[in-house]
Amino acid sequence: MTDPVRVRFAPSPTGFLHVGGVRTALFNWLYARHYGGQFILRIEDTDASRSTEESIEEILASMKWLGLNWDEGPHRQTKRQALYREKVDQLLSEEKAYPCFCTPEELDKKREEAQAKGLKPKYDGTCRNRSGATPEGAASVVRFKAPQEGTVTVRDLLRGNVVFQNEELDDFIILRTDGTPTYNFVVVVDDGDMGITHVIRGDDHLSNSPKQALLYDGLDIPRPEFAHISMILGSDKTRLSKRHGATSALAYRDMGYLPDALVNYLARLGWSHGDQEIFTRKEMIEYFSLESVTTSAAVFNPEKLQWLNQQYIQNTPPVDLARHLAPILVKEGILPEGHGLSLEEIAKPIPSLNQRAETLVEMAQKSAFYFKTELEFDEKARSKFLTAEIKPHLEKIASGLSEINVLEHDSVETLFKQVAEEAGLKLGKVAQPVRVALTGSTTSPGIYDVVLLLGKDTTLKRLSEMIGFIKSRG
RNA sequence: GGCCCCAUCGUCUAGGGGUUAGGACGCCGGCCUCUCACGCCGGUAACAGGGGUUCGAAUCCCCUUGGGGCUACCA
Repeated sequence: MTDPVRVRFAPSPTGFLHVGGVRTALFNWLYARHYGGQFILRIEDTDASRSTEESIEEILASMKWLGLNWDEGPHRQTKRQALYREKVDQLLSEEKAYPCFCTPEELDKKREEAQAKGLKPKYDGTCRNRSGATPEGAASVVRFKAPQEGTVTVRDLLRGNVVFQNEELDDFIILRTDGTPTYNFVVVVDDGDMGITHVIRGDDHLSNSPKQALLYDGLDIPRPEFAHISMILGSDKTRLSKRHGATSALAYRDMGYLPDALVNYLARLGWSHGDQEIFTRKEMIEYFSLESVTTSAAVFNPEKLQWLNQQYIQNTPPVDLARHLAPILVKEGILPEGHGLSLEEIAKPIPSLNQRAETLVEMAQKSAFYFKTELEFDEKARSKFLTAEIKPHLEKIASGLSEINVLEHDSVETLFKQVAEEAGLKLGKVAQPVRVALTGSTTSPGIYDVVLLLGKDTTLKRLSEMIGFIKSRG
């Protein structure tokens, strides 16, 4: 019987949650859900100068928006200081760590000198070998006493055994002058204390693993399994950053992406299941395994994300989509704040728009003709299509529509075809002016759908306004 | 610089000794059509280079090259 899986996502709150972090969170989440284990959220806020409450809020909001629900936490490292102190003391008393009185200035100097001589810029061990009385009142840090020879082997589920020479490592700091512990130390203490069984994290941590492995051994904590997933790169194959466009999870929400689309996209970066591109969460959870995760870095491709988003927009039930669309309609100024419309009402135009939008922002903009009472006209389109020649046909459409009791797709279509035929015009010659009159634009859903969506009253009102406009223009 | 990781179309990937090297995004054609789209059909395009191992390497090994990461009193 194996232990139940316990994995964690441990972001540092020094900024927004970026898509690389989301992918790490996602892989952990999928792993936990696949094995029926626990997914723990831990905030790594040991760097007091860079951590902010706003970042924590944004991380939590991002996780919620993405639907990456956690079973435990969020734990805050700042609230666990006593435990870290206890573990530092343990190492100190076992002489596996020692106080160091070297100042940052001295260390910088030594580092520079070593580099100038072409030597490794590692701690020279001055205080490791120090004997005699401790300097009175001098500030000190605590360093871990790392082995100076031999090797550490880190077992990685994705990469096999990775061997590091101990001489590459140095006596790294585990407790700062101000008494706060450093990253490499707290991860180990926390992962041990929280019973983490699998550490799934970014590739950038692989080089930290030997230090942490040594710490596990020093603290007599069994090592967890490690799996270092590759990183996400920008189009120029450098580390993904703002230069490459949006990297914050919530920015994608604001640009009109669906959380399911982002999750699906990120899952397929480094993971695959045959030729399948689109997965429900259930399928992802069922199929996910580390065996099907790739180890090479992946380039973030916005076009494919957009395509996936489009797929999700097409296939999400209108009312569900409306929930995500509503705030965007307000943000785009298409609906006023406090509009009071129900999701069902907002969902109305979605069936005619979900084949023509790649993002919800785009969908919102294209739905303006439906939601706004005052149409905004594309001036060029209006002068091109709404001419004196077309006026009689518009009038015929208007009177034809007013005679139909209940508007239906077929009856509207019949009317339009009839008017066009009698005028000896192609359907488009009639439909396009009507489109501009009803939507203000040359592009819109099918013209019959537009008529049905607007309803008889609004349609007739807009047609007569347009007829008036043509008259007034002479 | 040192150490570590990685390497199939432009991008994400399938493929793990014998394949016409498959799919997806993008791009380019065509069809459909009341606009814009959707959809459908077709096309373009890859095993980084060099050595081995083997009857046979995209696949296994080594080197080179390229990319990434780490090398902090950041995480």
